[in-house]
Amino acid sequence: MPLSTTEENYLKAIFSINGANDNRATNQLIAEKLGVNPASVTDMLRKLDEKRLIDYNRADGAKLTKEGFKQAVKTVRKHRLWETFLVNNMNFTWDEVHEVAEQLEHIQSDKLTDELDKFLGYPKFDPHGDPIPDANGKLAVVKSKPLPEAGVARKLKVVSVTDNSTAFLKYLDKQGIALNDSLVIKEVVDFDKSLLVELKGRKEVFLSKEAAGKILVD
Amino acid sequence: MPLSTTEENYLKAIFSINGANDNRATNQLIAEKLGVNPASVTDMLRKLDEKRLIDYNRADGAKLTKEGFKQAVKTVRKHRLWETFLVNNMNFTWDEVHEVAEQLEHIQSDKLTDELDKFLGYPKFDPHGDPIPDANGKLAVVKSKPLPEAGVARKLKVVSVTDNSTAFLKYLDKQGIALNDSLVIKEVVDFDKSLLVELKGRKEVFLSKEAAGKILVD
DNA sequence: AAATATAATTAGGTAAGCCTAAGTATTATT
DNA sequence: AATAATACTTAGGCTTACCTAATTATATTT
Ligand SMILES: [Mn+2]
Ligand SMILES: [Mn+2]
Ligand SMILES: [Mn+2]
Ligand SMILES: [Mn+2]
Repeated sequence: MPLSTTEENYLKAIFSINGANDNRATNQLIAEKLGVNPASVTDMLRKLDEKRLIDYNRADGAKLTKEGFKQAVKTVRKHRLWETFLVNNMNFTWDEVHEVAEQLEHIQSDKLTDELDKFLGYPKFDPHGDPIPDANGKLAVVKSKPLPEAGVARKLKVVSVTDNSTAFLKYLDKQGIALNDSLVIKEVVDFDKSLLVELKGRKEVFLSKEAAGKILVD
Repeated sequence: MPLSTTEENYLKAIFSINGANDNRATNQLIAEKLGVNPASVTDMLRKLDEKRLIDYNRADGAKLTKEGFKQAVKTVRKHRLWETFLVNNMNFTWDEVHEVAEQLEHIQSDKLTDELDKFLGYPKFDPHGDPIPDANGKLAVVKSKPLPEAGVARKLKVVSVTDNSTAFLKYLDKQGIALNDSLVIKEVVDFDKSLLVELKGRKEVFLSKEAAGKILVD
């Protein structure tokens, strides 16, 4: 039986919380990410556990099973392919795509997904620098770290952003920061950890610790 | 407030039953078209009436209001644009698109709809020969009639089909009948009203009354 | 260890959209 | 006009996915 839109969203949320380091997906983090009440999360996690899409218990939180992982990756694949399509072919900007992709990711047609992938030329990354899983679920592992954790005076490259909100992405646009831009941290302001950054060897901009933390570099 | 997927489907069903001649959309016809129970239809028609998207009463059935009509046309526009996209760009055949378009038609983004329209080159007709409403809701009126109502020995053109099921469309493929093909009725078999038809001035095929009735010609 | 804060669960509800079975209108037939 | 057939509505329920408020379990402080 196909998963409901809601089930897919829960699996995707758990997937993104687990992340690369298998972080514990707690009831509360999931509730926050999906904008629902923790009590509702309890219900759904039980249901997903019963369907063997996750393993759930109070101590370890929710962990995707093999099948749950497969389903989550499939939804992520669709999300990122559609975002790429919207930017590449529908004249959307990177701050406009997320909401629509949240809808498009639930379209059920393997043929469409794979044809879209082909049409786009099998892209490896989406407009936010996130890797796109291929038809077998394989996705590129990119080594990167939040900007504040990178060293001063080293030449860095913007690899991706961890906040896809319009507000944040428009802010980056305004600062003149885009994917693949090169930058160098010139100075870390001591009392608030904000960064003075040189962009593409020219412009210098200040970034708050909060904003910088959402920019992944390599 | 945006309409639910279900509400959109009801409006679309009423739209297609009303058709060009304003046929009465009865409880039963709607139930049949949507594959639900007539009792469920009663509930929903009440709700749509309260929302002023239709006028409903037992005698006249359901009739779209101005607003309901606008919404229905919008959904139809999306459905037909997506079908065109699937055939033109995603290597779908005309018998494969309907199901997927049933999902895609509910994606809410005017920008996407209009960009898609532009991307496709503002197509006037979908893969089944149905007219695609433009951004203002205007749609081409095509004069056509069911093949059995056309005269014998007149040169006709296939304009559209009224059954979008895979089964029927594959049958047409097999018979070698496609949109815009020219044909001539050579003979009407008296006892079962089946037709002997000459295709593109060459091949001759037999069509049952039932099949022919689903082919619109001009 | 006790007290307090935080996290998760339970209990009881709601709304949308569907169902079946039974009842009431309406229309068609005799 | 009476009867039968067809169409529609009502009544009562179900499932999914939510909610709030109250309770219980687990961590964290003191
Ligand atoms: Mn996104
Ligand atoms: Mn993205
Ligand atoms: Mn269709
Ligand atoms: Mn069509």
